[in-house]
Amino acid sequence: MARGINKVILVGNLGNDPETKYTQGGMAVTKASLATTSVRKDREGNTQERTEWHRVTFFGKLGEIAGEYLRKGSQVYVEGSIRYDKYTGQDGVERYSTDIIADEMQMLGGRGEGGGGAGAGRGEFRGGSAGDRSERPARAPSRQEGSGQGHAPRREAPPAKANDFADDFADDDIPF
Amino acid sequence: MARGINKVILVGNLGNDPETKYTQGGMAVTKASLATTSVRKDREGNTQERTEWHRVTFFGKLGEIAGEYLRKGSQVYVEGSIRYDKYTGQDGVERYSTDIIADEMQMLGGRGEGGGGAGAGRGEFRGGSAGDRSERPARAPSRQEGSGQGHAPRREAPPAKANDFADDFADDDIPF
Amino acid sequence: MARGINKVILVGNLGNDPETKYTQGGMAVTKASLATTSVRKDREGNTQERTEWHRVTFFGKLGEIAGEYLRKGSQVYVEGSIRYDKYTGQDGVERYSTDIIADEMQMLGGRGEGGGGAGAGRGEFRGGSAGDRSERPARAPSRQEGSGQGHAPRREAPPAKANDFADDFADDDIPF
Amino acid sequence: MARGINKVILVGNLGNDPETKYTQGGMAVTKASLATTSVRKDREGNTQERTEWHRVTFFGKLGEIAGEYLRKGSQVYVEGSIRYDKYTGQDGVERYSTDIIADEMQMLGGRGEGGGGAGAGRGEFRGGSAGDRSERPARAPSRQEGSGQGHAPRREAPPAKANDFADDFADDDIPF
DNA sequence: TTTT
DNA sequence: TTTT
Repeated sequence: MARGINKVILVGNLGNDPETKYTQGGMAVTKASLATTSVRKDREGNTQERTEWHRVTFFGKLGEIAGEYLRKGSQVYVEGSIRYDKYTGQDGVERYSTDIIADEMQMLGGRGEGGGGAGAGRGEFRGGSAGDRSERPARAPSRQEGSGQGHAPRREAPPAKANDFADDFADDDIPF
Repeated sequence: MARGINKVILVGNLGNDPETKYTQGGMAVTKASLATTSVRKDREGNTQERTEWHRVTFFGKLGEIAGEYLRKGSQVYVEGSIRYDKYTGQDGVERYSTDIIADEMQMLGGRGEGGGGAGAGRGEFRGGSAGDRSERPARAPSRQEGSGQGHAPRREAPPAKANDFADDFADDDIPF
Repeated sequence: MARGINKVILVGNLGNDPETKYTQGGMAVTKASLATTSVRKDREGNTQERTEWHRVTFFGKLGEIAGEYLRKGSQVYVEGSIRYDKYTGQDGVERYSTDIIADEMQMLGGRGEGGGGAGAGRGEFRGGSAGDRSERPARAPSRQEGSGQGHAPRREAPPAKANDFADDFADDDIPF
Repeated sequence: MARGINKVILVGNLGNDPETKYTQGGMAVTKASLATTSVRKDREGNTQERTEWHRVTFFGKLGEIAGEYLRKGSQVYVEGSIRYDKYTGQDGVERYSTDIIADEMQMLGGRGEGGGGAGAGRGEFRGGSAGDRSERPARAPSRQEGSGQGHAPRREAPPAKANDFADDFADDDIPF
């Protein structure tokens, strides 16, 4: 039924530590900025460099993995789709945003401290198993789990009430 | 945990009607040949054409859709991965085969008779709905359904015993 | 020297006839909107549809081909990269735009009136030959050529003075 | 004029040091094996791993860069197309081979000894400049250059007579 | 604004 | 074996 292909493939480095929030329904939503730099020579022979900063959003299980394993500087492969949104700012001006909705992620490098092995996909043979996914409860870690945090110290505790996030994402926004 | 990306994107035309078989477990496995042609001029200025024939395999729900909607000549977008296999022929000689395992398909064109609208993905927001997928029984059409065939006359009836296919594909071969 | 991959693959239909302008240096710059639609079912089982409108820009030879062969409704494959720009509107408000800079295009469908065969790449074996490209003068058709227009009636004549476009694109903006 | 898209995107590690040869015309042709591994759980919950070994071929300038910078174990992004060939072995048996013809390459990792920055494309904004390419003589380094080898000790000297390679590649095989 |  |  779908009409069209909307596919993005990025390889780059994160410009910041990812930030994870949770929807009311408990779904992780992780965002990070990813830089891709291209180089060319202009007609005078000068090297020209240009960097694009992509806003990448990871939902669900992928959001949890991204929030847990990715850090500022991480080199990462991201596959996903482009999403354009329109919103009205607090100043009443209409603005537009563009996001890359990830549906596969793979950490690159691997030998370094920040690198290393973690990779995750969605509905993909490679990158996370169906077993893993089906065992996952469809909600965020409970407050008890979250407050302990011994096992995942860098993951932000899910909000006691997730609805500070509900303006941005209904659970139906899960893009799959 | 996966290491690596193995991704193929093809747009081309089928050289034959797809053939669908069913595994013992009732999973559809559809195969077709897809041509992609490239053109260049050699140094003498002559146009050189070269066609690659890709063997594409569609599993499961995607195999059913491919078998039902694709025909010889269909223009199609296929996304998947490359799989190399080694086998020993009846003459005792080792041979190699290369297959494209599709995980997304979309029919192109659309205005023609053969074209038209059908698209299907796997674990994808676009291309078939999760609802569709979850409603699907995890087995091939029963013999009764198959023999009637009123609703899908071009779909090969599943074999009375699927095990003529079992040498090729165990159900665990489902690539997802 | 480049760091990163920034790759976009789109298959969709144009929402408008492409518009071609020329830079001061005579390079064609063609723009069009391309729709990709995805479908999913939400938790209530209702079908949800969402369309992204991509602003696609074709430069140089590819811009000439796109301007000549593509039309509103054309189904097309586009490969390129994402480019984010920031500008200040006439109201003094900072705004952002996102463009897909095409570096390969292929018309799909083919049987219809609007479809049909034309394909073009840049630096690609498939889709346009190196010979074609090297023979091409690095400037727009001259006014004489343009005013005749017998051979390409739908191509906008290049402006007598191209510099109405110079604010948008210097010739060094050619992304290759 | 081209009909079809034949695109492959790989991220993986090399299983061997690349081997570079030169055509009669002096074009570098570098080959290496690249592994991509995927993981899934079967129905019994056991982790299943499968590795595909891709034969990747780099031509021309890209072949020189690949031969110079890539090593066994290098993690690399490769973009290219699939090419199927048929040949008759010395035993008189017809065999088939599948190669990935690279048209873009980028080294990943970067911080390690083996990693590190080098990337190269063909006809791409990112990854090597048009200036670089056009300045490059369309031949291999001369024997004098090659014999010195001080700057590139791991590059195989081009053969005194390249025609030991001519059976495999005419210069017209350059895929661009 | 396209398409089905 | 497709397609243009």
